[in-house]
Amino acid sequence: MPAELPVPEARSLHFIEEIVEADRVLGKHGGRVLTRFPPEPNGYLHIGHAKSICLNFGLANTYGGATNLRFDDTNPVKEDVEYVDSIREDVHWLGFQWKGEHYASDYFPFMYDYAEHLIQQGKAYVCDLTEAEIREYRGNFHTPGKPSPYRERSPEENLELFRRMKAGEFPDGSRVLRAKIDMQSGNMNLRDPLMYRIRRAHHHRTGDTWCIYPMYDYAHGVSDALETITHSICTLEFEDHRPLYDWFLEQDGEGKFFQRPLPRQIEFARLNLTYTVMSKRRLLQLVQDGIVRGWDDPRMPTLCGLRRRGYTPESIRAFAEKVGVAKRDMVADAGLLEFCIREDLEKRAPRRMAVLRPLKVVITNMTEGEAFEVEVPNHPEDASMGTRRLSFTRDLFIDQDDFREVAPRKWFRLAPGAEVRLRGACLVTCREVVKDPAGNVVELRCEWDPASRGGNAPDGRKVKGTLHWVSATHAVRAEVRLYEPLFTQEDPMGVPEGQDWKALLNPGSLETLTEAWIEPSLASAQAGERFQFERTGYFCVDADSRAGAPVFNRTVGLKDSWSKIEAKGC
RNA sequence: UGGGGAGUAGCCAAGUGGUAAGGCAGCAGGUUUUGAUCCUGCGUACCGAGGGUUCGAAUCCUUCCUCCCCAACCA
Repeated sequence: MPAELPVPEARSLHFIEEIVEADRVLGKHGGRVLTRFPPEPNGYLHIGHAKSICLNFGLANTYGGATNLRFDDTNPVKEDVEYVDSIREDVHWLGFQWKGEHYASDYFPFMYDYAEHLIQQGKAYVCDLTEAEIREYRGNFHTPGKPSPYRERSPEENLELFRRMKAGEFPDGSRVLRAKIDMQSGNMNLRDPLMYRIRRAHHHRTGDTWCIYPMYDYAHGVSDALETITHSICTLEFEDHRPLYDWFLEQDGEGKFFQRPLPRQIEFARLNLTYTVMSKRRLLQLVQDGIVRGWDDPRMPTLCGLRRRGYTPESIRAFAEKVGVAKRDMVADAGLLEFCIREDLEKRAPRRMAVLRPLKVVITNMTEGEAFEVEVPNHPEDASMGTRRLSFTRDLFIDQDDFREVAPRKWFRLAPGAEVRLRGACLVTCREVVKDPAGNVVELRCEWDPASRGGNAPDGRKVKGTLHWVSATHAVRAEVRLYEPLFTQEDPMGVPEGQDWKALLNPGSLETLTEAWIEPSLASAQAGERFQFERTGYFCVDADSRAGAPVFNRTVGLKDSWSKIEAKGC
């Protein structure tokens, strides 16, 4: 029937797409595809979630389906609306529109009814064991569990007890509802897992309506089935929960509760990134310990952090596409993420000039106050981005990195006696180096070639080096924040036993430059605007910017082959 | 020592019995008023290891090894 299956462009299918296509060929779900992204609103989304979001929405997109956003809010003590809002914002920012917005808590009444059904079928029972006793009765990997003494209570008694649990007649933690499955199972999840616990906590949506709350394993599959999700995608650690996922839904023998076919859980490998941590617990620690400034610190792998850093949604989607989908535990190279943002910004970021660490240059054959204008393209390969005019004056700033008193081999930049091009302006030759009493180079006195206006000498002589510059009389001072990885080791979690993972923190992950000079047009840039500062990298205006006090974040540097050459040559 | 997964180049990842795609990284060139971009070329990957089946195996069988997950009233 499905004559033509849409195939993702120029790429082989990953295993989940193959499953979806096989289902479509069989006509399962009538060819329908409905996925869901089910975050628990207890933290901020990070790049790992982005992989899952792209997978779920991407699948729906390529097969003409849809994706629901569902908040998995079954544990009121951990969850909060603050997170609901940030999650909605982040998913939208990534570029996705969900079909239904749901909350597991919306299904609490239904879940309660279905639980009664399980009780009536003799598939669930109220257990009075304490938390410690339950753990003890459950056994461990080596010894099978033993049945709870309450396991054989009659459906009538269970029903009455469960109703009284719901009615608030018992104290928190005094009883639970358990599924009656198999205490001998090698799969610990099947040793009569908990379905409900008593917990008098205020829920961000249901308030104080309930004092019993369902557990993940019970709530998740039921929620999926209610929404008629076709493919329920989750990460590898839920693999051995799948029999439980299926079990709960299959107890609806006559099909009174759920539409068939039932959803299918499929697991894939979560994303890990080198030089960072991804778990909510770790990220929270970084925030709480003040190691970063907050969840949106540009060094954080959170979506709000990446956004503030200057990453585009497109680059993150491209990254998710490039890392692939499979079942092997994987650690993606942080360099791939950098590649993705450079690839995107290379095309769309207007070029500007900014001097990060200023070194004063005086053009000796110009007079103070003398100036001429030059027209500089905003993108070397995209004329549609236009040009801008810059004033060239006697006093300039160039970057300290672009001058060496003794030039190493293959040095194309400025050095005593050397000639370089100042981008878009002219050729200059360094005639004199001025030092302070301590011997630091504080000023360069250069001579410009008036015949080279625009950047080329009429005699055709070749000048290898081109430097960015800024007019000292027109430039605006700015703060620039440079970022390096948060950790010094690829796998911060791979610390030796007993050692603190925080010992691997990179003390130089943030460097703040307070005396950068930017070309005037940059002073009015709005927070979030992105530029390429020629020769130094891609930058984004930070939200901390104020009128007259712009702040830029370096999203990522440009590839730097000179540093490699120098490293090899010396 | 129980259950569930996974092992293909530094990092990802195709491949589903016919003789190892692609991307990132790296290396070497070329172009270039960003040492950027762009373009070109470059990897015997003993396909975790050993046996076996087969004319032929990364793909099938078998034994073994390694790594990851599971013993929250977390998700």
